Amino acid sequence: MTSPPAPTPTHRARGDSRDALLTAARELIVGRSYSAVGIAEICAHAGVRKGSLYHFFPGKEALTLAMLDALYADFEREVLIPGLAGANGLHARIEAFVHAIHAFEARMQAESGQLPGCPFGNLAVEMGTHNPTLRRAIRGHLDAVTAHFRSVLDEAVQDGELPGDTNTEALAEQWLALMEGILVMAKADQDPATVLRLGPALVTLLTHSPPEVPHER
Amino acid sequence: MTSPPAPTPTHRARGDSRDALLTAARELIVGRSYSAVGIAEICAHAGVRKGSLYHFFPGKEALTLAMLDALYADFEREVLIPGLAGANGLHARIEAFVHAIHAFEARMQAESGQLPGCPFGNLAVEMGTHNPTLRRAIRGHLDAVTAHFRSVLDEAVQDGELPGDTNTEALAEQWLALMEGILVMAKADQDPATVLRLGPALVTLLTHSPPEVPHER
DNA sequence: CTTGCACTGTACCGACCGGTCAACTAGTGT
DNA sequence: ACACTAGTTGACCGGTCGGTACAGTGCAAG
Repeated sequence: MTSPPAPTPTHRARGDSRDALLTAARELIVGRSYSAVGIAEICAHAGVRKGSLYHFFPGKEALTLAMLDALYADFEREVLIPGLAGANGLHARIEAFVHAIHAFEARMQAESGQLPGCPFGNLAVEMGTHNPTLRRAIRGHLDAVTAHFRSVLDEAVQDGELPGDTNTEALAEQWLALMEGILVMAKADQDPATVLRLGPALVTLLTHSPPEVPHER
Repeated sequence: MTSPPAPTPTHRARGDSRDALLTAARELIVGRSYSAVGIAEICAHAGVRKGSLYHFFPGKEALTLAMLDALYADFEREVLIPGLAGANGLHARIEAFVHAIHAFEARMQAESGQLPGCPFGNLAVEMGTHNPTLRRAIRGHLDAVTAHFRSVLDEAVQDGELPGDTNTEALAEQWLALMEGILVMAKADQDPATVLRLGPALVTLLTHSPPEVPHER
C-alpha cells in the first residue's frame, strides 16, 4: 500500500485519456448525434490528440459502443433505479419516472441549449438503417430498460394493482414504446413541458392494460 | 391538342428535373437519413447534374423542405385518409390504421432492405437539435397528422364510443406519440412485426382515454 | 544504464461534403 | 432572324470527414 496509487500495471502518465474520450463522446453525441460529431471535435473536447484515440479504440464506432455501455450503466444507476423504486404504488411510480425524465431533459436543455430526447432512441433512429452493430447494441440497452419496467409491473401484479393475468412482458415493451414516442415529440417541440403534457398517457396505458376484448385469434 | 403536351409556358426540354430531384431526395432520405445522403447521390439518382439542383433549389435544406411537403401530401392522401376512414367504429379504425402502417413499413423493407420507421419522426429526431427550420416544418406536419387523429376521435365521441367529456385534442397527441414510439421500436428491431405486436397498445390508450382519476390540480 | 512498451503528437491521406461558377443549349416571343 | 432566358453542364472550390503512419516520450522492469 506504500506503492504509488496505480493499481493497474500501466503507467498512465497523467489524467486518463480513455475516460476523457468517453466523457467527451457522451456529451457531444448525446447533445447532437453520431454523424454530426466528428472525431476531431471529440478529441479537442477531451483535450487529447487523435493518435491517442486510435490507440484506445479501433475507430469511431467502437468508441461509441463503449460510450453507450457507460451511458446505460449511469442511466440505470441514476435514473432508472431511483426513479422507479422511489415511490409506492404503480401510479406513483409512473409519475415519479415521468418527472425524472422531465428533469433530465430540462437540465440538458438548460446546460446545452438543446433538448436531446432519448439518447438510445435517437441512436436507434439514426443508425437503425445503416449500422447493424450499433443498432444491435442499442437494442440490447432498450431490452434492459424493458426488463426494469417489467419488474415494476410484476410487483404491481403481486400487489393486486394489476390483474393477475397481465402480460407484463408485453406491457413493459408498450411502456417503453410510449416513452420513446413522448421523447420524440418533446424533441420535435424542443420543450420539456411536452414530457409532462404527454405523461398521463402512460398512466392510461399501464393501468388499463389488456383491452377487455380477449386476444382474438 | 396537336401541340406538344406541355401546358406550362416554360420549355422544359425533357423530363421534369425538379420532380426527379424531389423523388430521388424522398427515396434516399426516407430510406436512410438527411445527413447520410449527399447532394451528389441525390443528383445521380435523379439523373440530373448538380448545377440543375441549385437552379431549382437554393440548397439541400430547401430541397428537403419541398420534399417533405410532397411526402406529407402523399401520406395524407394514400395512408391517412383511406386508413382512418375505411372502417366503422373507433376500434376497427385503429386496427386498420395499424395495418396500413405495417404494410408501408413491410413494403419499404422489401424494396430497399431497410425498415425506415416514420420519415417525419426520423427527421425530427435527427434535426431537432440543430436545424430549427427543418424542425419547425416537421412539427407542422406532425400537427397535421394530429388533426386527422382528432377528427377520428371527435367522431367516436359523437357516436358515443368515447365519453362526451373526452379531451380529443390531448388524446390525439398521445395517439401520435405512441405511434412514433412504436415506429422507433420497429426501426430498432428492423422488423415490421413489431408494429403489429405493439399495435394493441393504441387500443388500450384510445379506448380508456381519461384515467378515471379526475385531473387533480 | 539500457531496453521494452504503453502512450502521445503531428503530419498526412484519399474521399467526400455542400456549394459556386461561367459557358453552353435550346425553346419562345417579337 | 433575332434576342432573351430558363435550363443544363462539368469543372472547380475550400473545408471536413474517418482513418493512417510514424517518430517521439516517459515510465518501469531488467
